[in-house]
Amino acid sequence: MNIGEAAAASGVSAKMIRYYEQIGLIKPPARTEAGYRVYSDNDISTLLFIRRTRDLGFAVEKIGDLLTLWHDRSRASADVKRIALDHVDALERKMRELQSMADTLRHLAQNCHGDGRPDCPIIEELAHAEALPSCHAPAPRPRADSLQNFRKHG
Amino acid sequence: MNIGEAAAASGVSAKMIRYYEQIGLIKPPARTEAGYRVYSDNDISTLLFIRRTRDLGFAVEKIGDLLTLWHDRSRASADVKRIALDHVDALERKMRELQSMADTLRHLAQNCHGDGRPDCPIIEELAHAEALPSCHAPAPRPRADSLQNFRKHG
DNA sequence: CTTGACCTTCCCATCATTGGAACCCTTATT
DNA sequence: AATAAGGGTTCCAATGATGGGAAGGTCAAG
Repeated sequence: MNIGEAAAASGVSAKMIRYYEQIGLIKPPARTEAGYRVYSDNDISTLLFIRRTRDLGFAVEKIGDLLTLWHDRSRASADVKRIALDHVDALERKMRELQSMADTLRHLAQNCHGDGRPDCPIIEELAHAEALPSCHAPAPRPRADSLQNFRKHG
Repeated sequence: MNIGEAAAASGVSAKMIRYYEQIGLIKPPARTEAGYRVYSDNDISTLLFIRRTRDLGFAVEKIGDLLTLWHDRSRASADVKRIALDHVDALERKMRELQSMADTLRHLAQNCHGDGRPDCPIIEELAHAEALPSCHAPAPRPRADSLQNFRKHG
């Protein structure tokens, strides 16, 4: 199986397969005499595992941890569970953050006529608000997004 | 007002102020003879506007659109409202996506003992699932994250 | 007149992913 | 056998928003 077939079989693009190899997430596969990468069924399983965890929003580093645990027959299921639930926490934090933004925006938009006239409370608030309704956070400047790695490209 | 004071007054870091200038989001300010940037109260208002929209998760490009509308006295409030509600839609789509990930993960974690033994249905599912529960999406390969620009760093 | 805190520009790193150029290999058709 | 199409290979660059840091200039207080 060459890289194109592996990509089709796993749903991970050839580009990303090479990238995962480069950063050490997967082992360099065998090569043909011409230098083509050759993937086994086992490799495809790994790629499928990676795609699934990635679809769940795990950062590549965490995927590496999960791969290690997968191959560690003496793992403690508690370790896996902790990674999973930590990620659930992160997802929920992110959701709350987005929820807060959406609530504020909906609130602002509520009083906007949305017609041809220039009067617009949304712009007014953005321009003059001492603090936007959403800004009830305690820390002085807890930048909107404190989370990374929820995967950007698709 | 030099860049440090402007940063303190607006909550936008000096680094970002220079960056916003570089990408054309804000106009190059006046300079002292020594080359220091000098900001007016008006400039600070703009930076505050930017910070607020940024805190609401708008991409820099949209912030540019909003700045233009802000300064356009003949704007239609409908234009502002559309940008706002489009963004609410995007936020909600993103939230649903994260919700789906979290639901799947919680479901997987539910049946995991989370003790010292290696048996782990989370790993099992990730390794062997034909399709994970969350993968009930219609399109053949709608990569997890179809949204960008929800601001990564803080 | 020195010290320290600021400013300037420039480059680099992040994270996951895509795009493209330049070049080599394989396969199928003429 | 020659050729064209469609892969593979490597390397480099860009994305978006941000932080980090180096090298060097400037300003204000001591």
